[in-house]
Amino acid sequence: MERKLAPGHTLFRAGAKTAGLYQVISGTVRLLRTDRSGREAVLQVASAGETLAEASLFSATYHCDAVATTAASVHLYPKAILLAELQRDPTFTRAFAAMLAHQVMSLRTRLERRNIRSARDRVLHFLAINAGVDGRTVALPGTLKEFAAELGLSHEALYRTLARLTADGEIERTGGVIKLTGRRYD
Amino acid sequence: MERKLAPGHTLFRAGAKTAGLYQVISGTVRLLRTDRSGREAVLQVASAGETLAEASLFSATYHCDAVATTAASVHLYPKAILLAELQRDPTFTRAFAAMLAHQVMSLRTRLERRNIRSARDRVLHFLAINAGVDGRTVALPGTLKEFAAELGLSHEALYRTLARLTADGEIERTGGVIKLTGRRYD
DNA sequence: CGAGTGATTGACTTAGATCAATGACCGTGG
DNA sequence: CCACGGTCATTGATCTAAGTCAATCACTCG
Repeated sequence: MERKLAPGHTLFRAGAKTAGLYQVISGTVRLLRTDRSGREAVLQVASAGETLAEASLFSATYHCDAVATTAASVHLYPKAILLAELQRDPTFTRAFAAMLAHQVMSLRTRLERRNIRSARDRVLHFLAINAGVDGRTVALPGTLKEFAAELGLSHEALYRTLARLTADGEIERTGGVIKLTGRRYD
Repeated sequence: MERKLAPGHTLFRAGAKTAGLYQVISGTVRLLRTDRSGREAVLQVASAGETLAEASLFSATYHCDAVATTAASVHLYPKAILLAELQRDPTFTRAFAAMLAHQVMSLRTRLERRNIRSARDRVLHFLAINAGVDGRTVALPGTLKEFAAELGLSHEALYRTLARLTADGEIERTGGVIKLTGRRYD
């Protein structure tokens, strides 16, 4: 069940009856809570591939607004069907719970990373955790700007940090791939 | 099933067979991944009440180490029992999935907050989202130092920010309670 | 009554944000 | 086929908010 959204268009509003689980196909949707004073607080920014408002599955009404930031399309997995499936099919249940558990783990790791003040250590934290099987190489997911956003750094700060790490011989860069090369890695 | 840990003691190691889900009763336990070079990267710091390594339920072995930071005690919910329960009892399943979904939501919100650079706006983001039913008052969970850590600020920065918000008439403080008082809230 | 911790404020420093400019690359429309 | 607008990658200069160090006061606990 697909739905197209124009930029600025609302997918759902706080108080509305929950329809189900959304997945963003393209564009980005943000979840906002608007307080009495009209100030908006962002709860989540969901981009292509990401899933939206899982908790609404277990609630009768939404507790925030969802608004398309850009033109976007979303896929709806209807609540009734999902919940019925959870009742019926233990395999599905297991997969669903596993998916949520992995999200929790990933989010906790990313949050933990934000507790690291230094840009250098933040980058190294990411690299250490996302190193491939060889424990040494990381393929960057998207652009460096996206990487900077993931790390919570300005892109300039990231460029400089990477440059310094390269100069210090800690890493080597080849296109979108970073290789850890400190003496400690031998 | 309770287990006591001396400070520095290991609860489990990467590669070991997964026993189940742990909940921290007292003290704090940290999850670490240690890379080839011996550098440690923290994945999670779990304090009293928090739950540990949910994703391990769906994996045969642990992918990180768990070490007690302080003296700690943990409760083990054995994997086999939990998984069997998930197969058998749809009500339990639903509750479990709902718990995970709420964690995901909460973590996403906290991560989103860390994208806010300004200490002032970070505090206001927290207050807006955690305001009680009246939309105006927030009871702080623990000490201000803990609050500062939650926000990713030094405690000094938090004190100053709160002082400034108070001076600006944006908030009022009464012990552990903060009340939003901007003109916008009337 | 000290020892330990939280709350608070002052002084100083710095890492990273911000503003700005440049070159490379890419798709696209004439 | 090429010029143009857009975005990414990169580097320089500058500024400032927040981190760090330090000191004080209030409390609590054994």
